[in-house]
Amino acid sequence: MAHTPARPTLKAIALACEVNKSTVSRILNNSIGFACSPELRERVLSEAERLGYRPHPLARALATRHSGIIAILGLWTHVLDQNSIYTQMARSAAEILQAGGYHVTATLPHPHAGIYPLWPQAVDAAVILQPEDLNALTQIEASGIPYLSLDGVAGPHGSAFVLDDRQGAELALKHLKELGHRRIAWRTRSIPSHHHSRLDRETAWREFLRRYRLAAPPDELAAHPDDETFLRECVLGWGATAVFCYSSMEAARLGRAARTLDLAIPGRLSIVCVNDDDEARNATIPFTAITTPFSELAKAGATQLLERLVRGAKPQRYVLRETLVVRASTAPPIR
Amino acid sequence: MAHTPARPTLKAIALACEVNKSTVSRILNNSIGFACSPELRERVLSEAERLGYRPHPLARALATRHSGIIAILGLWTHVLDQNSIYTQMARSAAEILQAGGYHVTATLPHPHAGIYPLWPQAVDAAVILQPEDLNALTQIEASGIPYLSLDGVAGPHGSAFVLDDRQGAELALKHLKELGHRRIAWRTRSIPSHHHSRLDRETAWREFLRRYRLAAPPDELAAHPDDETFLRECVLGWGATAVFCYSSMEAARLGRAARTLDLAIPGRLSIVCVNDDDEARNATIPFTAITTPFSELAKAGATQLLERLVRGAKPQRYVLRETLVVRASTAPPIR
DNA sequence: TGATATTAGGCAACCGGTTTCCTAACGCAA
DNA sequence: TTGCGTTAGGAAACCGGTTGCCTAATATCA
Repeated sequence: MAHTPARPTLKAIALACEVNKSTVSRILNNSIGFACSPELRERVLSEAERLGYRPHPLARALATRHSGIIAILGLWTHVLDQNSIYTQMARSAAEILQAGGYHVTATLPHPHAGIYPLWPQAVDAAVILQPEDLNALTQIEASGIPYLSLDGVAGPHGSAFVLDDRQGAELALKHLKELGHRRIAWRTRSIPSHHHSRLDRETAWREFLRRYRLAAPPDELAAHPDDETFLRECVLGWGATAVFCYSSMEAARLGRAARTLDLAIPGRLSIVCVNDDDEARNATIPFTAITTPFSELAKAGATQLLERLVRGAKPQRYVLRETLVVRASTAPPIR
Repeated sequence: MAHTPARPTLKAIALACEVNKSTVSRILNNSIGFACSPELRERVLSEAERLGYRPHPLARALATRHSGIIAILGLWTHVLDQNSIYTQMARSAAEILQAGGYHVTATLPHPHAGIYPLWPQAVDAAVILQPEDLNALTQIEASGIPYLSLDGVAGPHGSAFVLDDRQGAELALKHLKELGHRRIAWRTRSIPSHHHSRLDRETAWREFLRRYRLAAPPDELAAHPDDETFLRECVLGWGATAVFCYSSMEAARLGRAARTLDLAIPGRLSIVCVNDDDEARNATIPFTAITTPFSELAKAGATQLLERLVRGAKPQRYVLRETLVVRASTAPPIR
């Protein structure tokens, strides 16, 4: 086994200054309630500087029982979908290294100093992104460390911060209804059918239709693989005047198909989508959209996690409301 | 500070079994050259099982002076470019947590067990992806740990594994020349001009033209923002019969522009690109391409890093050759 | 039966820090 | 000069493991 070269320790400094290592420790940490002569302090500090002393994070973490590290879990599944060359390289390398008995962690560069925290210790807490598999969740729960679950469920030790997808969907549908639409279709395509956001929005849509006694289109239409077929059957066939889309991506594709079929937006067809992102804003006809403020959600959750770590706050469940941004893609239906 | 709940230690087991903790340690690790009665072994193992004992990774790493952790550096810059919702969430959370004085690491789930290594320790080695900023490189070099630099340079402690971009470019150009092409253009567009792969390929192209006394097109053409203009000036104007493209993406765009301008491929124009990916393979007219085997590069590098860690091998510089895959987009020029 | 080799397991140092408790020296008032 | 509070710093336990060395008991061999 190759080892890192020997680094100077407290003992080395203590020996050089002819003091006890506990004294050195207190001086370097300038512990409160500790006093010594200014000369000694100066001597120790300069010796530490001269030797290039850096405390051993493992030893410190072991003694203090807290490392200052928080792990982010579940990111990789999302990153690897993108399949960029670099993530693939990382994965290939990781495969080999893991087969060799090593764990692999990707460290996040510190934003200000631009440095990499090269020595991550044990973790004090974790953030888990959209925990799909319960395995990971039960494991982290069993470990007993505090954690934050973003866009997903959490157990007793976890805070869950989620978006209110059903409320957002209702906002979109209410907007369409107030414009006068009566035949409102639902469009989803690219997302796995078990994803909670899809289920939530679809359920909200169904309930909305039921509540206001609006007609529903044929069941299997919403996820039809071809956009033009969807429009033909849904708008020309069934008579939809508005569509509620799972995401801006679906909306954009639908917009292109509508142009091909010469269906004017919003004249002939109104479109509302979820995700107020660049794709929604910069479309030829900008889309009315439901905001999904993931960033704020994450910040709020992280802030609460800090509260828990620093001030011992309790785990918490938080539901962030979504809002409606009206743009050019919605208008009253033509008579 | 919130702490994790107390976990069972060696001492606890030792007390329960009325043996020394060193004995427990040896049994649990089944140390070679250690013997004890089968009954005692059984007793200790079952007690450990009963208490749910897990060794404390910090303590173990401190004692053995090796943690079994390898960090991947530089991944984030590439991941964050993609701007997926989840990476952005991670970044937002990390911002807050780091401002709160914490380091943040994203841990890679173990591929087989599907578990997250929840307690990363100090690192034994590092992999750094395409190190652009020398800061990170000098820092890791100063730390003295062995590392692997993929697609980039390395210092004395690092192994550098790179692709031979110039050799690959020559392969492409030789192919075109053997087909009979004499006016060969170079096309790049989307990549920053300081990136080493762009410089290498461009240089190789220039040298190739010089070596075989072939004419060169006007200088500023290669990076012209508009594909149709490029083709008009380069093919119709200057008389190119072949183009060497920086990547399959550039080739695909050029292919579309050629169709618009009614320039037959490969009848009127041959195209070779770098990156033998789906885009090259699945194009309407599949592209002759130079392979850039990043995955193999990463695997080779990782393997060598393991050699260094396990068997004390020396840092190494390795250059992986690229190869040519001939497809439908290249043919002899028409007379 | 005695000498020797092997087995079974304990003791204590060590990894590199932190922290509790203790004491010698000093200053000051009585 | 005695008594007491403060200051300066040391000794040692501890965090939770690993490992070199040692010894008593048992097994093997001559």
